Amino acid sequence: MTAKSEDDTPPEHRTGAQPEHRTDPPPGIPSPWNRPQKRRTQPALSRDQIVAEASALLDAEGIESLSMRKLGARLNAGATSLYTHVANKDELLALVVDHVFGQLPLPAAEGCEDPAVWRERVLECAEGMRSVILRHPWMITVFGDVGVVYLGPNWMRLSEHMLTVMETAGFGLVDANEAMSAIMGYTIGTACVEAAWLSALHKSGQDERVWLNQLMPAVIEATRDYPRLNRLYTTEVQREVNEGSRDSSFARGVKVITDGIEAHRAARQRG
Amino acid sequence: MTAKSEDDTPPEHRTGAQPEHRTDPPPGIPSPWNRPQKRRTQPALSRDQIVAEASALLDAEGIESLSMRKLGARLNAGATSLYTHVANKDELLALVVDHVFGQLPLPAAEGCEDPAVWRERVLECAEGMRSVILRHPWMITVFGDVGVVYLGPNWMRLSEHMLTVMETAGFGLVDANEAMSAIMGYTIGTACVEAAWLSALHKSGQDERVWLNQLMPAVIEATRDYPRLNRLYTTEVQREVNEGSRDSSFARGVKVITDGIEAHRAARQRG
DNA sequence: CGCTACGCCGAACACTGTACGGAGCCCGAA
DNA sequence: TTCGGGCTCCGTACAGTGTTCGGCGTAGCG
Repeated sequence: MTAKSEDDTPPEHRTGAQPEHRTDPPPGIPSPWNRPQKRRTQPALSRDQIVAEASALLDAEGIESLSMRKLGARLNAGATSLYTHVANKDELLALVVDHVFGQLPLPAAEGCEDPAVWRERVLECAEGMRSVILRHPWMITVFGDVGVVYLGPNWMRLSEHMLTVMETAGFGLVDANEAMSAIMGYTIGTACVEAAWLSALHKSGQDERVWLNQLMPAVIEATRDYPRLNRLYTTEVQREVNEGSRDSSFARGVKVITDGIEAHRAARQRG
Repeated sequence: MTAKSEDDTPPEHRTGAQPEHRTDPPPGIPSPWNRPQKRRTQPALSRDQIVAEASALLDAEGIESLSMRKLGARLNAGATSLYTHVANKDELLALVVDHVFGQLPLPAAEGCEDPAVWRERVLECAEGMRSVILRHPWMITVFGDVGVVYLGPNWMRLSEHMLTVMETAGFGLVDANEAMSAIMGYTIGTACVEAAWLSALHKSGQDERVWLNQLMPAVIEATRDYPRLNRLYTTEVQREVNEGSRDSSFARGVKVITDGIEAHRAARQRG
């Protein structure tokens, strides 16, 4: 998005909107007079714009290809211009992560008194989180580096809604929090492992099946002393890749956890 | 560890072991003759040495302070010397992660036919993993970036042992794998979130309680629109920090998952 | 003795995040 | 109208990064 400008005008100030030219000589040959008078009507850059473009760049080229200079260039701006809208590269990354989480639908609390319903809602929510992380594998790196992402507004909104779901389901706030942490922990951790593979895959620039075949000798060598892993990798992983069965495996995992939570509650109410 | 050498000998070749001096003039005043003849008896650097020192440096200063030059200096070596033992910085990081995981005790399979026993073993294993990650918070960054860590020998040995535990407990290989993935996913994810806080805390260089108090206004501001989160942060988090109740919360999470796994199996055997 | 192989490293390259100071522009006050 | 302050943008510069390359000194072998 936001393609580089075609004309080679020197890096003078650009307008944020359409260049409304002021002086009148006939256009055609470029000259100091026909060049539209660049006038800054409103700030050319905005934080939202920067964050959106950073997200696009991260998706396209991965996290180690994101530099302030490159990002600036994609916005037709200098690298250091970004610092008037964003304090840090770290702050930028935190903003981008929260921005991405803003795309997730929020779970609704209505009907969650029914144990089957809240479990379904939580499952949907977890699946959404996972798919977002897998679509943007660079996120986990930021998770670990920049602890403040958990204070972002979108993250908090999502958390609040999940808590509401659990409270509606009949859990106390503390229990609701623990349940939510369990689900989110499982989701982030699983997605982390998967995203690591996706990043490596992306870096190799090959199709998943081809890449796996290339990697296979190393895997077999690595699992030489470990029969169970060997069996798993030589049969199961192939199946996963071919059938895309990771999704259902993840869903089963979430179900195990939510069932466990429900069972614990039942046991405590009985005891 | 491996303190910088005290003497200011120019960067000539060092020996890996004690400098066995060859020529004989009386020691005392430094001179070209009493300076021990540096002779390379065996390679001065080894991959293990490099990995160990990198781990120490990471623990001391965090991941963004690890540079090849600094690491080389701590080993009394040039930065580029490391590249004869290690292909990449990425490869180095993968090696370090696996090295750290090598310190974990392996779960034993004996007695795991008893459902109570395997759950206990798995819990111990998960707690070990979590505590290792919390002691080395930089690990999660590597998890996300370098997908190949999951092929390291120590990681694989641990996985194999967990699979053995689950098979002994009566699970088929595929089910055992899914169960293990669930546990490990939960562990990594939870530890990831916690480690992010620890990293930020470490970066601030303050005591946890002081830091939290400083952060509190921002937190209250951020949770203004979210009553549940607000209540949670203003009461619960304080309690967690003061009582260190995160450990037990994690253990409860693992128990929920293992119970869920056991229940699922029982249900399937019945059905 | 010479020769090759290996481990080490200084210099160099391309690139990074970001501090600083200045330049252009807007708006409101005098 | 002129002036001044404030906001945005950016060229330059600095200290550092990972990694490549060529060369050097030593060790072991013939």
